[in-house]
Amino acid sequence: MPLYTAGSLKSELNDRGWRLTPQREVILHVFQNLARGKHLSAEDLYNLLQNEGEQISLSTIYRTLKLMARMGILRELELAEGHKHYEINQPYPYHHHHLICVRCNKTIEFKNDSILKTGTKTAKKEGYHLLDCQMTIHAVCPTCQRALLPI
Amino acid sequence: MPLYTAGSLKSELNDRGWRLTPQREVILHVFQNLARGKHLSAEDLYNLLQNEGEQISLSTIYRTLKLMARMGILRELELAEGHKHYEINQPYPYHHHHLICVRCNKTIEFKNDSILKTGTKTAKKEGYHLLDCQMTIHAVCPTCQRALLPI
DNA sequence: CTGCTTATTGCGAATCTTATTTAATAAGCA
DNA sequence: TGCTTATTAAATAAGATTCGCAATAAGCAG
Repeated sequence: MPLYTAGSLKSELNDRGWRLTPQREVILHVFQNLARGKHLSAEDLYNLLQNEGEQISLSTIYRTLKLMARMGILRELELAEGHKHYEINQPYPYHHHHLICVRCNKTIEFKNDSILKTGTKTAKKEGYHLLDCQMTIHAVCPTCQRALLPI
Repeated sequence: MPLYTAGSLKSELNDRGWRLTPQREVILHVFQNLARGKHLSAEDLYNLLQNEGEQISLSTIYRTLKLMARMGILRELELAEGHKHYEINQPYPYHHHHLICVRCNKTIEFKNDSILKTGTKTAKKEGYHLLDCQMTIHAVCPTCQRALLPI
């Protein structure tokens, strides 16, 4: 899980016959400058770019997010909102995980070094090239436990 | 993560003012009798029931799957197909996790006792009531590493 | 630097999954 | 046994993501 610059992104793309476009560069830049713990949906990213005066189509955003997740640059998070979120994929010691309330969708980040170790070991054992490893805990938060009415 | 019978499901539902319907009973039964390691999408379950002559609408299936996941009866898995899969939520020592190839979507199940312990501890520390904890590894399988062409 | 090949973009339409609305039904309780 | 209201089926809608295609432009060869 290396950290990318525009240059290293370009060479990794070109090595595979792909191209570095201004759109891809801009999107990488957004994620690299995102506050720690923040993650964006495709729609979020689209709006954010609109507000900055950057005109990138939703199609391109979806394509780029998927591409970068498959390259290991971004992590694809399945939180509780019904659509995917993305964040930059950083190695130890920034690597973290999510605790989600299934009722109110509140999400807490937590760290645990042994998880990444387990992921690395498991992938290696099977001959897989590791891109990302996530632990997701589904639970009911204290507030929703007390308000025991809704689903 | 207790194991449910139709009876215990009924009392847990009734305690909250909800009802045990034949549809819910049938769906629980399907998951309880599923071979270990098998998981179903809403569509899968719908087709399976159709073939058995059970007529349960897709709406009801979606509602029931979500309900049972929120009760902790089922695990909601986000594998690579673009839609959710469900399986019965079994405690140690049947608790397991998934290693997914992001290119061909091949999925391998693996076990690791310490993950469930970490999940339990983390949820407890935050005062959350644990329903499920999953580790998901995104990686590239040996076959797709060799065929280095597609995304 | 210039031109060529083809990956990539933007747009609109299509698709796929999931949620919602509504009238009819039936579970659970008194 | 009857009443209240949660639940169902069916149709419709909503939301997220993908696809097809023509126009554009990145990267390579000369």
